[in-house]
Amino acid sequence: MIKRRYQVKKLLLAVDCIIFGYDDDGLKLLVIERGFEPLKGAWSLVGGFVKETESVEDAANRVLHALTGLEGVYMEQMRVFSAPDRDCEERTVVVAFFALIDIKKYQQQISSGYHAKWVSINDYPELIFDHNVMVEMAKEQLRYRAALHPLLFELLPEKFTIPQAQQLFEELYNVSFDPGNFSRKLTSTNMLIKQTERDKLSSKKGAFYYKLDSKKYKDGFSTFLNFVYKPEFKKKDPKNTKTKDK
Amino acid sequence: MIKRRYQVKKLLLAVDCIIFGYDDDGLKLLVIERGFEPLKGAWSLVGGFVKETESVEDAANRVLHALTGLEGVYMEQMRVFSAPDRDCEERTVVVAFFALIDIKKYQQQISSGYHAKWVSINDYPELIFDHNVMVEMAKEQLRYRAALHPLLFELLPEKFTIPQAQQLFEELYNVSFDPGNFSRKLTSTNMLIKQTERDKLSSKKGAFYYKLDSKKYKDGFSTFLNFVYKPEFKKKDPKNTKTKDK
DNA sequence: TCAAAAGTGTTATCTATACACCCATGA
DNA sequence: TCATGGGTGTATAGATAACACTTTTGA
Repeated sequence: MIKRRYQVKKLLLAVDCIIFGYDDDGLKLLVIERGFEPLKGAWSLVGGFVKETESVEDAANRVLHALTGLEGVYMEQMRVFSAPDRDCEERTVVVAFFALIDIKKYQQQISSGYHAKWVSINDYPELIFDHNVMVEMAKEQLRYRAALHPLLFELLPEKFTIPQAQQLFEELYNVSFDPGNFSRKLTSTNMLIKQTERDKLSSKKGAFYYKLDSKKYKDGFSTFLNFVYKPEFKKKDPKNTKTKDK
Repeated sequence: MIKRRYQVKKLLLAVDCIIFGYDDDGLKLLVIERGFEPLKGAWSLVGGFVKETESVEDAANRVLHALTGLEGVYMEQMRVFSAPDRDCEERTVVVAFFALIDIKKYQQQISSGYHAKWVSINDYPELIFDHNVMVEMAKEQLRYRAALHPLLFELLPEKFTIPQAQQLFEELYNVSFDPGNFSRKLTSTNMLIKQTERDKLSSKKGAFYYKLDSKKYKDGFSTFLNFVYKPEFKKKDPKNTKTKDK
């Protein structure tokens, strides 16, 4: 039966952002040191309460902006966490978002003044409440979405190389791709514009830089693109141990 | 900056269920006549407020059970709607769920006592607040999820035929599939157990009934299955007008 | 000149699709 | 026996994956 309004207790609504970042060092998660009681000093996700005049999206963007100085970041609503006992004090329901950013681009903002740090997504500290669960779910969600849509470009710099993208995919899915096939796969999306310069830092020959073709990117975003090879993935470690001499 | 708790206004939290149903007549949406002010008598989604002691999932299940007498229904969290002005009175944030049921199975419960009715998903009445937007999003979400996972079996009876499943897919995606290929596609998932009886109602030859192999179904649920042909879909209407004589 | 990464060429294999055709049966 | 789906067979096109091989250049 439907409850009338006046019978209903109100509760607190919050947002938490699972912020993924990437640099040459790998996939990272942004965590902050909590500045107030309860659990002051513990590590947590970036989050805050939703104001009366804003949507949860607005709130998530506001919170993110307050921390990173950053706007226009890629962000998706992920899921609501609402177990009655999830918080330690008052009943708080939280909407989790995941965000993707290029770490280098916002290094300054993040490091200055805030008690925030990047940690490896495979080895991050114990977080408050159910934040660890949220992070694991967000990783799943990122894998899910990035397998079908060109999400991961949001983690790369404006100009990036294909081997760089390959590294990112390989880390996220813990697989290894054939460089030749991977290169063709990405270029065949027609979402990339080849630059004239090469990145000469990571190899002798150097890999061409690419930029996103933002129109093609937007158009192709929602169509299924199968960014990850589907059949059995090659596991990262067991290097092909086939007979080389046919 | 993080807001302290005591600074934050509380708000109402509700759930709304976009309930999709299927019978021989097609894909339907369940709507109810609102029984209280404001907007008494208008059509709306099934919904209600979240209690202090329950999660949003619990609330959605409770609301659905209250309406249909039904438990164990397939249900997914879809999205939070939280525009400050989305409701007409007090600030209410709603978590939308979509649910899938076989209409015939629960015909009794729904028709008796409740002001609920099934309407076509392509032609449903004006709903209150932002419920129309929710429905459209839920249709999108259903298409998205059902293209990759064996979701749609939740809409079919326990024993169903492959042509029946084909009809359902064709309606959801507004395409037409080759019956032979579709049959192979479904059976090749190994999720179906062929029954010995045929359905003799819809054709002379009769199509075999199948049941879900619940173990295989669960196992295969989260792996990408590509249930819908990806390349350009054949549109429903323009019947193949190729030269028949090669 | 050598090693190593980038990325193209080539081929085998697998999947998707179209469509012929056989099957079962009620009328 | 004929018309109507149901469903199998099969041939072709297209995608995927494996891997040889060429290119480039710093050391």
